[in-house]
Amino acid sequence: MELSAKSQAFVFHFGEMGSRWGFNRTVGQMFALLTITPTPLNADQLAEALKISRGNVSMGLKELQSWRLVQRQHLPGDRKEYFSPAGSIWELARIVFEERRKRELTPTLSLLRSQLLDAPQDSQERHAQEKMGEIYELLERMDGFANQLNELSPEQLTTLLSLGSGVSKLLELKNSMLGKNKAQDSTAPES
Amino acid sequence: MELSAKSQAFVFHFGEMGSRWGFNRTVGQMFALLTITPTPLNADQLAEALKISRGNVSMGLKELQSWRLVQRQHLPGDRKEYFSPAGSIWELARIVFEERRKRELTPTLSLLRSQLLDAPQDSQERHAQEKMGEIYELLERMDGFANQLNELSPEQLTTLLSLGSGVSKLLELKNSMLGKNKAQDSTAPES
DNA sequence: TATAATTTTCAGAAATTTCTGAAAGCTTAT
DNA sequence: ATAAGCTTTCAGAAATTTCTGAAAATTATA
Repeated sequence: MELSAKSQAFVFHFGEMGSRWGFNRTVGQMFALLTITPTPLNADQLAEALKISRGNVSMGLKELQSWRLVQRQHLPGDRKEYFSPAGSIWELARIVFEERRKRELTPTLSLLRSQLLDAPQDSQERHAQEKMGEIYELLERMDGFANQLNELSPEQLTTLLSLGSGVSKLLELKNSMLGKNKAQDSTAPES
Repeated sequence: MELSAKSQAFVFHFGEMGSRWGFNRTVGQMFALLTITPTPLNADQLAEALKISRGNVSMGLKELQSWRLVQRQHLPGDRKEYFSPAGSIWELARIVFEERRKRELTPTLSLLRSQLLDAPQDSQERHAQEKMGEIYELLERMDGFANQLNELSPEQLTTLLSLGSGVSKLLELKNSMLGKNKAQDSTAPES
């Protein structure tokens, strides 16, 4: 299979960006190629188009499946396995977002939780633990917010992402609705 | 300088997570150490505490400065340069968030923009470009939303992050306020 | 201005990650 | 059961990233 110049540029770019998004070059390329190709592809086609080894494709597909980004399917009269993206662009983005939340936030939250359990022994430790507490609080909120975003319907998500400068207006709206008197916001920052 | 067991666990963990957050192990460790240490540290202290070479510390500090995460300062009667975090945890998080937006979104947006400029030559290319268009639309919205978040005041940000399940309620509120008839929402999606 | 203190640089070493290809393992068809 | 077609595995090779340490550059002091 031949890649047009444009497709190639896109695929290569995704390969380069891949590492920033959490997977390696060839996995990024594979995902990009599957995304812009109208039909499902099998492992041999991927290997040929990307000029990488069959074994590498196998590992890459495994990785993409562990991210739940691709789906396997069989084509009638063909014993090979074919692969295509596991959903719309929006669904895929949501999956990547969620997967990254898990990988980037959860482990640190769990470490910090355990660190904060037992009491500091000296003033050095007290200060360190104070900072860890601040980080924990922040990360936990980010985590909760990310979870919220993931639970929004596609429409709601679209609305939110399209708010533009409306985000701060929306917050004002909220304040005016609920009234400033409700001051006991237990989650407010202390800084 | 000796690290307590707890501090060491934290510093090492940040080293491991570092790569997921965009910097390498020792840079992550340096940042963690500077964050939980009450006083500024110089390069030699960092090298000794983390048991890494002086040259590595120099490069790491350069990296942290390029992220604008640390600030240099001089202590009276000492020619060495001392370093400490460039702000509160919240400010630092905002900087990391913004820096990652730049590194993870901007390059792809710019590639896609140029790819979408000239017309597809055949049906393969047409399909590929359609997908690229969808990705572009999505990334641009995420980018705009991220920018919005970055412009919120600390209080607004706290409010938003603390909304919890209120996010979707807030969106309903917005809809009910504006009414579904007010269709000329300039920031609405075009899909 | 010379010298001592400190930081930066960067070539090569070490560590880590990614990739290949041949062999082993499945699955389906005969 | 055997073979053919396809997929996975994994040891070692290749590529990439990170780290070291000595030398060069910079900055401050005498």
